[in-house]
Parts: sequence; C-alpha cells; structure tokens
Amino acid sequence: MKRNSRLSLALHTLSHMAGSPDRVRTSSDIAEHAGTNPVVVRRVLGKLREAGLLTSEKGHAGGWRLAHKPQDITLADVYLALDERMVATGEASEASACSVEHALHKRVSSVLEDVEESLVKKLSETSISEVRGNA
Amino acid sequence: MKRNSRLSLALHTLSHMAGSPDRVRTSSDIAEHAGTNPVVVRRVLGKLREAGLLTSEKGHAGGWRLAHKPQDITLADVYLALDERMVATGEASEASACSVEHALHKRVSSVLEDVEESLVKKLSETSISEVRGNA
DNA sequence: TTGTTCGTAACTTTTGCAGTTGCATTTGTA
DNA sequence: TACAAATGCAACTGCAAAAGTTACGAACAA
Repeated sequence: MKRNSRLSLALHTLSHMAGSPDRVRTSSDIAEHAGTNPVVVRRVLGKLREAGLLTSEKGHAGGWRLAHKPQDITLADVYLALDERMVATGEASEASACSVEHALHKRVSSVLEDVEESLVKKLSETSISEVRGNA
Repeated sequence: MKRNSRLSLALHTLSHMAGSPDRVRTSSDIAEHAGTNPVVVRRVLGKLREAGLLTSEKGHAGGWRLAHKPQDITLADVYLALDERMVATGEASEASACSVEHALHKRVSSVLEDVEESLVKKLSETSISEVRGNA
C-alpha cells in the first residue's frame, strides 16, 4: 500500500460495512478487497475494536462486525481510534537548549493543535453511512 | 533528526537569521547549530532559495542570506516553499475501481483541503521576526 | 474433533529520508 | 596565477518505520 494506509484501510472498510451492517466479514475477505494482507487488517481493525467501534468473533462464522449503527460512527471516531495524529504530534520536543527553537516550537505547536482540532471537528460531521450515500 | 525535520530545520534556521539579517551564514555554521550535516542544510535551504526566500553565494565569504526583510517572511512562506503538505496530499489516488473508495476519498480530500488551507492561513499570521520576539 | 477464524509474536522486505562522500564550479584573496 | 572556501549536485550508505509474511496458539461452531 502507500502512505496513510492504516487510516485509508480503516475508513474504506468501515464505509463498506456501513452498507450492510449485519454482515460478518473475515479478515481475509477484507484483505482481499483492500488488496492487502489479513494480518494487516487484523492489526488495524484491532485498534478500532479497542476503541469500541467494531466487535470481532473467533471460530466458525466468526469475523468483524460494526459495534454501533453506521449513523453513529463518524470519520473522526475512526481517525481518533487509530491514534495517529496527522497534524499535531501531541508533544515531545526534547527541551532544546536554543531559545529560538523553543519559542518557535511553542508558536508552531499552538497552530498545529488548533488545526488538529478543526480537522477532528470536520471529520466528526460525516458518518460512515453518509459516505456511501454520496457515492 | 526526527520527524518533520526539514520543516523544523528550515523554520529554525530562518528564525535565527531574522535575528541578524545582514550576517551571512555558511551551510557548515548552520549545520553545526542544528546538529546536522552541511549537505542536508543545502538541500533544505535550496528549496527556500527556489522559492525566493533566501539567496546563496558561492566562493570565499559566500553563504546564505535572507532575500527579504524578516518581517516579510511568514511561517507559511517557509512551509509552502518546502512543498511538503502535512495534511492534503494534493491528489493522486490511482482511480480505484471501488465506488465506496472513490466517494470516501472525495469526502476526505475535501476536509483535508479545508484544513490545509486553514493551516496555511494561521501560519501566515506569524513572521519569522515575530517568533524571535516572543522568546 | 475438526476446521475456521481471530490474536499475536517474530521475522523479512520495502521505502523514504538523513547522513555521507566526492567532485565540479564559483569566487575572494594573497 | 594559485589557492582556499564556499555552494551545487550526484551517488551511495545506513537506519528506522511500516507493510508484508509466516507461524502458531486460542476460541468456537458444526
């Protein structure tokens, strides 16, 4: 795959699941559709399960299912579940000895945090069911 | 260095140059201060030169200098000069055969473009001279 | 009890980027 | 003119993060 692949994979998969929420899908099915590997799928969807967006069941007839109605899952939920911020790094800047560096970092961080917040806000305005509706 | 290192290096360097705009600095000086390598510095600053933010001179007493007054160079100028968008990818999504993927991409791209625009707008509100002023 | 599926760990491959080296070119100075 | 100092650039190495792969255990339904 390419860059931002985890988020792409997650959003793509959930958007599909929104289309027929009762259907159970296996990692293999999903992987095949997404052109990737079942283990990769389990890694990514595992994060979504931790966040309570999906449920998974082992064994025969097991697989993945939405934990809520598609209308109740927004793009922001998916984004936040993966815990990879696109914009703000969430801190950690190893206390530079350089005051200019420090001042710069403070200024830039503040901008990035604002932008991150606005990103999440915008993503939260679309549910995974709406995506499909627009196709 | 770490993540986003090119942008960090560029902003850091220009913020310093804003402090004494007439001083010429060599790649080596800059590299030493930033804890990196002269060639890396030239690679990054070269982009800023292409964008008209810096000038460079070869030979004895050569080096790097701001092309404009520090007040006239904003963080957005630096960001845009490097041509690495943090948020919007600027396109290229290999025309998926999957309509859900397509719809999703359209929706997400639109959000990202908005966010990118707002990022640039916020960065443009601070000049490299102001950064230092806040230290 | 057998087969299917997730859960997870360990390893390999790929990829992007920093870092490095080397050399041509330009330019100021002795 | 000769030399040293600086950028410009190309090619290579090294490294780290992520995807991909393999393997196996655990859970569960038929």
